[in-house]
Amino acid sequence: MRISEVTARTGVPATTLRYYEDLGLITSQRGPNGYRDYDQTVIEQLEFIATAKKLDMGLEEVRWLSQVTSTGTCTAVRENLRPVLADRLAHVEENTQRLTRMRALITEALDHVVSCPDTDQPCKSECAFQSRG
Amino acid sequence: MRISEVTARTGVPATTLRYYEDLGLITSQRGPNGYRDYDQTVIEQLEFIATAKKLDMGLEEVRWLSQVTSTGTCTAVRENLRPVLADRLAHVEENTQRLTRMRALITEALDHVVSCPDTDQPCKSECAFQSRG
DNA sequence: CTTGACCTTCTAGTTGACTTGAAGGTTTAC
DNA sequence: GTAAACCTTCAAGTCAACTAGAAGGTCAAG
Repeated sequence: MRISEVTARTGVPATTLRYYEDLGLITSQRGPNGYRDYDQTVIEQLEFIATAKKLDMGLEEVRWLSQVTSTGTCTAVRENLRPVLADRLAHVEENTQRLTRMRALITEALDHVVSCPDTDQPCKSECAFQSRG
Repeated sequence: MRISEVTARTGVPATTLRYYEDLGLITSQRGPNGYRDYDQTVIEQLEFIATAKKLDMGLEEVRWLSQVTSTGTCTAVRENLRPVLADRLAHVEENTQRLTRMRALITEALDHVVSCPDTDQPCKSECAFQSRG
């Protein structure tokens, strides 16, 4: 798979893919012409990176994580990975709660916004976004 | 409430609070000495900002959102807000799914990491993180 | 056999979100 | 009454994560 196809499938710009490779987050083979050749797993890797970013991991932390899991001994992996995993799990829980609240807030606001009768008046009713933003 | 108390309650540094105020994301009264005086709602506003950032909104977008909802006519609010809300709702759904998958991945990896028997060998079993990162 | 769409490396610039530092006024504790 | 611990503004610096530009190689179509 050439770089443009990865871009087409994932939406991640080619420049960003090269940047990620420089950082050691993803890898690629090279064709005889020097063009990058990606296999399918890159799609999953990019998905993983995207999720990791949602959990406030930096790219360096993502790199470290894959480094440790792919090269370390089992004990080392266990020692290094456990605290990170526990921490990220807590983060997942927190974010899920946050998103649940946000979801309620948004649907509430959508309901209001759709049904609000006034036209030329300032929107005075307590819109969910208004009271928070 | 003085700025240090907001910091103590939310963990948001005082410098960041001033920065947010410069951008028009939060507001404050001033005491006779010129010190900022925050009311309780700032806590919720900061919570909102934190959540908005999880949804990949920039601070400028957050500002625009509160601007529109607090000053526009009802029609304007409706027209401006509806597409944003719909978009963010989709984002919430996507992120929730993403986090759910991540949660499964992490607990799976935790299980493996805790029970892996080898010590000095490279961890060869298919660790959830390994296959993705 | 050239035109246009790809691809390469390299360096440098941009953006958003802070963060730090200087210079100074105010309040609290001893 | 003075030192420590607050607070103020303003300008400048930092950092991660891209992003753009230059200079050039590769390849399929007409």
